[in-house]
Amino acid sequence: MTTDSLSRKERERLRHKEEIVAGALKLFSEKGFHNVSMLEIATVTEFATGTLYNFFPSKEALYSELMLNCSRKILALLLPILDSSETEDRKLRRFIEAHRTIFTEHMDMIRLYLGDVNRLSMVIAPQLEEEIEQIRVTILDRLSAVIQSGVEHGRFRACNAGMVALALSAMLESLAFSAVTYPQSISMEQGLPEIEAMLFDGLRQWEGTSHAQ
Amino acid sequence: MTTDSLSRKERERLRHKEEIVAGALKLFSEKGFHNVSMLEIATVTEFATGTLYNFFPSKEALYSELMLNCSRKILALLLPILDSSETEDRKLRRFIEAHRTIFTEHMDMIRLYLGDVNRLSMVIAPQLEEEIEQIRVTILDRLSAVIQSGVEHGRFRACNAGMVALALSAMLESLAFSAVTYPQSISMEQGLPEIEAMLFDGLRQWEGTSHAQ
Amino acid sequence: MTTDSLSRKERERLRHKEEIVAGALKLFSEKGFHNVSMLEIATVTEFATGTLYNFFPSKEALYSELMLNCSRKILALLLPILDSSETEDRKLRRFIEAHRTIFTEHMDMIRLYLGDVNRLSMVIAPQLEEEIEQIRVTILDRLSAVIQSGVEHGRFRACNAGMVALALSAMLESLAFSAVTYPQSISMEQGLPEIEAMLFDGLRQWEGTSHAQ
Amino acid sequence: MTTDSLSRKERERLRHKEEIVAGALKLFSEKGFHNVSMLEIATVTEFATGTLYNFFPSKEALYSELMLNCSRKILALLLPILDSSETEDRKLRRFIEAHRTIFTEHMDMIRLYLGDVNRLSMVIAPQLEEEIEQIRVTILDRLSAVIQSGVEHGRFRACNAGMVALALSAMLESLAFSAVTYPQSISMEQGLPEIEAMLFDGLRQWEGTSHAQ
DNA sequence: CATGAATGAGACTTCATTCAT
DNA sequence: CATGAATGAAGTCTCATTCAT
Repeated sequence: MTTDSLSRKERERLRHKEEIVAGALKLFSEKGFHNVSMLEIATVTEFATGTLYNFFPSKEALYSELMLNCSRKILALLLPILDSSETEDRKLRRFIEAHRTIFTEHMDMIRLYLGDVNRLSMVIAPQLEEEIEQIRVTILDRLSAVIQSGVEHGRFRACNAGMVALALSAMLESLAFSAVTYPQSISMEQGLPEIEAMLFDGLRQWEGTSHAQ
Repeated sequence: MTTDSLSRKERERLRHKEEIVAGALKLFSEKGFHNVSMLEIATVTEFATGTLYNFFPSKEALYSELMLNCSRKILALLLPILDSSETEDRKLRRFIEAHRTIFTEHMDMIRLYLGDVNRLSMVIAPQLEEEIEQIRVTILDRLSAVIQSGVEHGRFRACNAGMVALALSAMLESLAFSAVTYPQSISMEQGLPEIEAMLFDGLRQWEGTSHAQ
Repeated sequence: MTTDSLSRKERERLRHKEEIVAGALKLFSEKGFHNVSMLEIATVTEFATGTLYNFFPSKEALYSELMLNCSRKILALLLPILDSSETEDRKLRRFIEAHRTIFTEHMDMIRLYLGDVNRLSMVIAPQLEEEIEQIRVTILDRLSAVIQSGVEHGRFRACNAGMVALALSAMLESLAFSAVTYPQSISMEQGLPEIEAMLFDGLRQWEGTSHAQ
Repeated sequence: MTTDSLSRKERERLRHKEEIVAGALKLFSEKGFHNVSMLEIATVTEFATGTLYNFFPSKEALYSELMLNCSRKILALLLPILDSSETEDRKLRRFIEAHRTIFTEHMDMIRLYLGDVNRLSMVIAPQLEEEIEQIRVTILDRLSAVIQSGVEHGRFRACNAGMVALALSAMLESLAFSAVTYPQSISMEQGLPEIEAMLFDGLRQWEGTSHAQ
């Protein structure tokens, strides 16, 4: 009973924290860090401003936790795919396909991640960069390794795997961002097959010469 | 003489405005819109804050003009290439090559353009979106048209030209951004050929099947 | 049994209150009224903040009670000495000596009393001033009376007893404060005899001239 | 003319700063650091809150400058007296007398100095402590040196000069504070002669025994 | 009585903007 | 046009206090 009571309080507290995180994510992803005030977050989450500070020591801490959450979730989704024991071909197709899921289920997260990750975090919370960057680098490294492996097994043409990974990542991020920003003219449905095609045609090993000019 | 005097005054005024724009560009590109104060801009340009308001009605207007300047310069550089009367193949190679120039000569501009263009302008100055977006769309449309033309002339395989354009644009922007952010590990020199290769291999028309899964 | 139960409860309640008072005294004396939060007091006393409000209606009330406690204890220590039936000389020596005890046993009290007594109480709890001030005045009056009595009995030279009392009090308080603040360079051991000497030399009746310039 | 114009602006700015300092001194001396808000200071000085920050980077900086000003003024008043080439006797009498001037001309300063000097500065601006403490120590040292010199020249009885200096300082400060706090019952006029008497009687060298117990 | 999450008034501070000179 | 002191709205954050459990 005591356990239940404590548990209920703890559960409630956790729920409140999640409500704050959810409200903040929505606002930050829509308007960016500097254009959202703590009062605004408090209002949409139906708490008092002071309450926010019972969960997060500062606005920047709240933002940081949000960014970390997003990055971690994406990492948890993509890493297993790249680390699985399938052919490189299959891994890449699933990697690309996974972006469809991320997009459809975590639109705010994407918007936050793609919107502020590059510039803002550096200025606002330099130390935040560490883990965020770590995660980005991890994904790119794995992606690069998979491509390199394909090359070494003679399945892909010779290429700079790191650059191809960066290019693939860029295409996917850009597609996701465009689809969020202009949903009526750009869609993941159209874009993903095209990216897939471009990647695999670009990497395909064929008998002729390499990409001569 | 009055004409001369006015002319000199006008020239001086123009010079002052350009100094302000230059200082603001540097600061905004380094720190982002919200992390630069008008006092800061005034200090580096050696004017008083009030003087800035003789040239720009607001901080946002100054920022908007900056963004427009950048976008226009890029447009002026890229559009002639895409509109020239060369083969599609040659146009694309020159289009890609042009990014090298943009990067090496206008680093601040790139940083500003790629950093804030997506999110911030919407919030800060919604009406700014209009022309900026117009320019982006124009470039993408032209790029798309060139690709589509190549397809219709049988030089490229069938593809969704708009998506390929978006993908190419994304790769180039991402490469530029990475090269600015991590200059010691990512360089345009390495990246551009790889992008070129990927694009042309992806578009190459060959006798065999299309990119079947 | 009910009586016993209530009594136990009451004793417990009293004990809790004393714990709170003790913790608050320590914190207030170290950091001053405004630099101690109720949460801090709650933490060191291992209660919840709400619990503090079951014993004291406000932070100021807690502070006031503390001040009164200190003042009353000091009064209870000093008054019997001044009211005893000894010679004025002996009374004053014991009065001075008593400050050694106060110092060694109630350092926190001293720090609180000397630190905030003058300014803060006026602002925080004007009505607190009443009894605190009453206590100060009581001590000074009795001290003054003792000196005046000594003068009237021809044991001390003619003087303004009130001023001498004030001076003695000032010297003792200042010594105590200095001994608390710079314990390595100022000690009660050194200071008390010096004060005693100065007082009695100053008051000594001798045949020669008075303190003419 | 340009000189005049600049000079006028500078003079005006200086005047404004002095107005702020004066208003802040009055408020701080009456209510203490924590019980005065920047808005309050802005209101009494008839400026906007932001204006205060054009003169002082923070509330604490404003307070610190105030404290330093007071301390320095008092130092500038007292030090020349103690450093003059008169007899120790004469120096001490003038030192005591100087407090009458300090009192009559700088009542707020006294209240600020005596009220907050002990506790607050430590908490608020530890580095402020340095110069303030330096000043206190300087005065006490010089005072102590004068007394010691008197002892060595056989003009005063043997005594612990440091303790006597502390005692004299305590009496003077306490008198000043009391005269400020209870002006109707305590006055410098009454008190200063009494302190002088006590000091010189306490220090007087006479043929008889020393202060035997 | 004990708890501690929630509250919200109020404090400090910033900075885009104005305007008298 | 240039200046920069003054402005004050708005933002972040603190903390004494309340109240449902």
